[in-house]
Amino acid sequence: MEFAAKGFDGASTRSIAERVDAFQPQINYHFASKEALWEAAVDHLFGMLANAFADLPPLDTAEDPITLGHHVAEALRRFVHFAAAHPELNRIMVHEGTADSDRMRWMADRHVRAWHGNITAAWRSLREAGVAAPLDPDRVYWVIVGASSLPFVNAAEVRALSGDEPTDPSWVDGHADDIVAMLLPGLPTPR
Amino acid sequence: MEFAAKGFDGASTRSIAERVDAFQPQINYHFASKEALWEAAVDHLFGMLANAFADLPPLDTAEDPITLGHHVAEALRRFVHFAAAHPELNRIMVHEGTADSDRMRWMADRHVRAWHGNITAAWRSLREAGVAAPLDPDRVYWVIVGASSLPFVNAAEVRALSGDEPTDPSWVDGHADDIVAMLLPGLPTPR
DNA sequence: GATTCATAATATCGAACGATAACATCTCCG
DNA sequence: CGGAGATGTTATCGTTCGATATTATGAATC
Repeated sequence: MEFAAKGFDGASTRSIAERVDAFQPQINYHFASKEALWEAAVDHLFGMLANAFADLPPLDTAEDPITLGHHVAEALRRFVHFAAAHPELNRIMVHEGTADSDRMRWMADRHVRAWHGNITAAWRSLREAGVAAPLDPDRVYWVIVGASSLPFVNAAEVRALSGDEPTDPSWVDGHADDIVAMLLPGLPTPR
Repeated sequence: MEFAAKGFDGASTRSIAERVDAFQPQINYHFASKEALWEAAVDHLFGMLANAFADLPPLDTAEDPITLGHHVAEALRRFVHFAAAHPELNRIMVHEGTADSDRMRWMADRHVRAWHGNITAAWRSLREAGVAAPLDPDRVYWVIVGASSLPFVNAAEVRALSGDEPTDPSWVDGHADDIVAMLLPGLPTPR
């Protein structure tokens, strides 16, 4: 996706239109503006993210910690796989999160805040139970997102530096296993 | 920095010149092109990164694992502090790492490859000694960089979501401690 | 078949971009 | 003092941008 690859300013409505075999003015016809197109794209990506989690049990902090830990582990695996399959979302997030802007606040309020809150609350429970690595709940969201998504956000650099293909299913699975093992060392009976 | 905030395409030589109270053509006078200016900026940032590590012992894999572990721990803390003080470097890296381009390969070959190789090699030793978390050496670079730098790269979003100020010294120290504890759980006598 | 309306395609606008040419100013050395 | 070379400043070029006005097309309704 153009917004993910070049950022909002770097992406041109002409090249976006070209991708779908259309002419540039069609974008201002079907959407009000470039901003509105961007918002629709972000909504769509977060909708796909929600779909990827739709069949998982919610991260209920009233649950016993071991069960919650297994739910979080499965959610982490899902997130890693989603980041590998759709790196555009994390690219847009990291692009927009760098500066205070209307777009950043729109995205944070509309989409990110709920995920951030759920993860933070779940982590608080896991920490108290000693299942989770000793990370501050107010920081763990950033550790999870950063560690899980960077090799896919920067897949081109992974290929250039090591020759690995980070989208290979085995690479993705290995990364998901690594993330779970690192973040939930106290979780018994690996899955 | 303009390149870090908006990416290469989004940054304009006019606003860069304005920052230093100059006129836009001065950039093409003192540098050959916008590309050359970008390269000089990246060289400068990586130079500062190297300076931040100048007084540390090298990550010698022939060292005994516990000593090497303490050296890696100190290097991790330095990296977290550098990412907090100079988020521009990691912003540029994550911007440029998304797509295969001449700029990405220039940066990977000239600067990133050495760091990547050193970390990977050191991690291999630490893994064998059981000091490090069970992360694949070929992946740990991305986990370290992603987890360490994201809250500073996206500092604006951290503020918007939690109200925390990630550049507060106590926040940075806490994050560094979290990263070390998470990655090197087997390291005895926490400093 | 004529009318109507949603969408596609073209033309074009003003603004901003990187780059360069042209001109002004300053500094330094004789 | 005066000329030379480096640097500052202005003017402007061709291109690309997002947006909009205008015209063309096609499908549905009567």
